[in-house]
Amino acid sequence: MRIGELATKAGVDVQTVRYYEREGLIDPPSRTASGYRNYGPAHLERMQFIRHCRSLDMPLADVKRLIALSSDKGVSCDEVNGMVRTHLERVCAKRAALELLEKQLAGLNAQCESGHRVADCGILQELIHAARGEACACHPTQTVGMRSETITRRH
Amino acid sequence: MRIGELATKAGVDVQTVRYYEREGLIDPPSRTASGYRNYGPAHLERMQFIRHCRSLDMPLADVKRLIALSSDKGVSCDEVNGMVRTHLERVCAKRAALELLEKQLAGLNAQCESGHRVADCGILQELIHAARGEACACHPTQTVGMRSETITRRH
DNA sequence: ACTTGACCCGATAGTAACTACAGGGTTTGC
DNA sequence: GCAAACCCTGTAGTTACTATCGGGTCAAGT
Repeated sequence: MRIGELATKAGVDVQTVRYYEREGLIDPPSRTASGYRNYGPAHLERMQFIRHCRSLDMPLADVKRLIALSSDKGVSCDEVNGMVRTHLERVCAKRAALELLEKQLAGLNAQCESGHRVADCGILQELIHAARGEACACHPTQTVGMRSETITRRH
Repeated sequence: MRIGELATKAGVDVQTVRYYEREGLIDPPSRTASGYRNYGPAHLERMQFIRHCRSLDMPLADVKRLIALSSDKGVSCDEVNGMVRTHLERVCAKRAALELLEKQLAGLNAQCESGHRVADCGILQELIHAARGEACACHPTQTVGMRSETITRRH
């Protein structure tokens, strides 16, 4: 099949397939006489594996390593296990940070009612006030963020 | 004060201060004869405001808009309110997605016990199997990720 | 006066995982 | 024989920084 069909079946953009090839996540396919890429079912399976891992928000570097490990059947499975656990810890930490954040934002949102002027906007007051209170900069603030991307399927 | 002092007081890197200036989040300060930047207390306050917003994981574009709005006291506060609410919704959606993700990863982690070979690793089996089951690609998978950065203070 | 180290300057490139062009060639159906 | 839909490579953009380069400046000590 050609790249467009593979992309549709895997639920990704054509560019993404080429990107995965550049990054060494899928094998370069054979080409037609005119240079078009020609994929087989194994490529689709690989794409689906990658997308499933990405839907679990795993970094591509981890996915690449998983692919390498899975082709080397004799090797111990500890590394696979470790990678999943590490990833789980990252996700867990981030979720906790976001829970806190959500509370703070909900509190902020409650400061402001519709219709009044910026001059006496509760949110801005609060933001400015809180920023002043934090002046010392010697206590680390919570960590939010994990370098992840939005991952959605298209039809 | 010079850039290093401002950066330390605001708890950021010197580069970050220059970056904020380039992006128009802080006013370009005056310069010494030799070209060094010279900051006043207003700059520090601005930096703290920005960092506080960032600790709430707001995009810099939103922060920039907040700064613009807050200097225009007569304007209605609805936009401020709307920005915070939108951001809260993003955070809430992401937190929910991460909760699901955490469950899935925990389940995956339970598939594998230490010491055996990749050939019969439960995690890999499960990942490959799940990927196959997802073949249709016509139902959007959960959305995780929001384009956010790790934000931590240094000492 | 000289040196050393800490500080500063601008410019550029790198990060993750894509997405979006630009400027071309190919295939397919009518 | 033509247009639409597909494909190609290469490059640049996204976010919020961080890192490095090659240089200039400043303060203290010798």
